[in-house]
Amino acid sequence: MMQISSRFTIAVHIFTCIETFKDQYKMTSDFLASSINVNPVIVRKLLGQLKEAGLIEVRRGSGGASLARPADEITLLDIYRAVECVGHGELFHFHENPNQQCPVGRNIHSSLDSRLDKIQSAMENEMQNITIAEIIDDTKAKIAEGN
Amino acid sequence: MMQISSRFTIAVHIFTCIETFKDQYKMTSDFLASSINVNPVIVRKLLGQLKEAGLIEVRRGSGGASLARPADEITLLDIYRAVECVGHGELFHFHENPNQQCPVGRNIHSSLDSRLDKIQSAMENEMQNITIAEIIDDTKAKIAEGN
DNA sequence: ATAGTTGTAACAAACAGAGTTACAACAAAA
DNA sequence: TTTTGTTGTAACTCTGTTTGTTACAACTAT
Repeated sequence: MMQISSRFTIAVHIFTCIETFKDQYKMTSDFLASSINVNPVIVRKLLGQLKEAGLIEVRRGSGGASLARPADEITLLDIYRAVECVGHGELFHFHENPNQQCPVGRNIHSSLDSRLDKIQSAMENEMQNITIAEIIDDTKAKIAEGN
Repeated sequence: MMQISSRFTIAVHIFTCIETFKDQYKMTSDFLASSINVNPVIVRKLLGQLKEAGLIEVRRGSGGASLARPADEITLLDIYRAVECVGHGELFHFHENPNQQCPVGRNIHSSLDSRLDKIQSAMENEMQNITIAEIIDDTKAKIAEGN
């Protein structure tokens, strides 16, 4: 039943809000939380991670968040890594202690690791090819159409 | 910290054992469990899922498991799906209730879904291109080299 | 019958995700 | 300088999943 944490889609939602509403409203954690429909503290934790990754700027005290660089220079991979949806950058959890006395047990790791890396890379390459600008533009277009 | 369950790598380990040792030993859940170094019940549950997916055959009573079709016709995607590492076939967990009153909240899903599908497909395509025959051959080669 | 095995239920422990309250630190405006 | 609104963060609960464990009925071949 394992899935990549909703922190990832929430983070994308945050970016989309910031760019869509930046000229109208101050992008506080309360505003974002109400659009996403989660607790403001969840948003503040994510803002902290996105800020630490250098993707956004957050103004303490006065409040509000904004992008640290143009939306077409921020990819889904940047966000994915920033919010640490996967531990140690390893997508697959390898069983820890295969029996080293068994010929298969002591070789399975080196036989499998390179393939798991390839799978993970395929996924991350695809993420790197998608910028949040695309998603923001898409959303703005839908809003302009009256949706 | 989220990672794909070790059930997946354990399942690959199972296949590798079965094909490597099939002429020497009976592949019981106890044998497999000792190579993997987990409880035999874990193995039996996985064997049940792999059997239900039509990938292996398990002999009740007399004991032992074997492949249901040639190793080069079983892909990592087959195994991945069989052991249900991801819920509902959805890799990403979308936040459930974005605010429908917010223009971004009510459009984010349709803007993001197609991209998430592309990412998941990239990963699954890569999995489909890797057969367990590759991993088994690799492991056998390492054993033959004295590892 | 017996012995060895699978299938499965029932449970416990450890951990992670998600949500909540509370409050100190901070910055701008009154 | 006080007030107000906000961020940053600690501490906690709740819930669900993974993983591990014991126990035993169902089954098959010897």
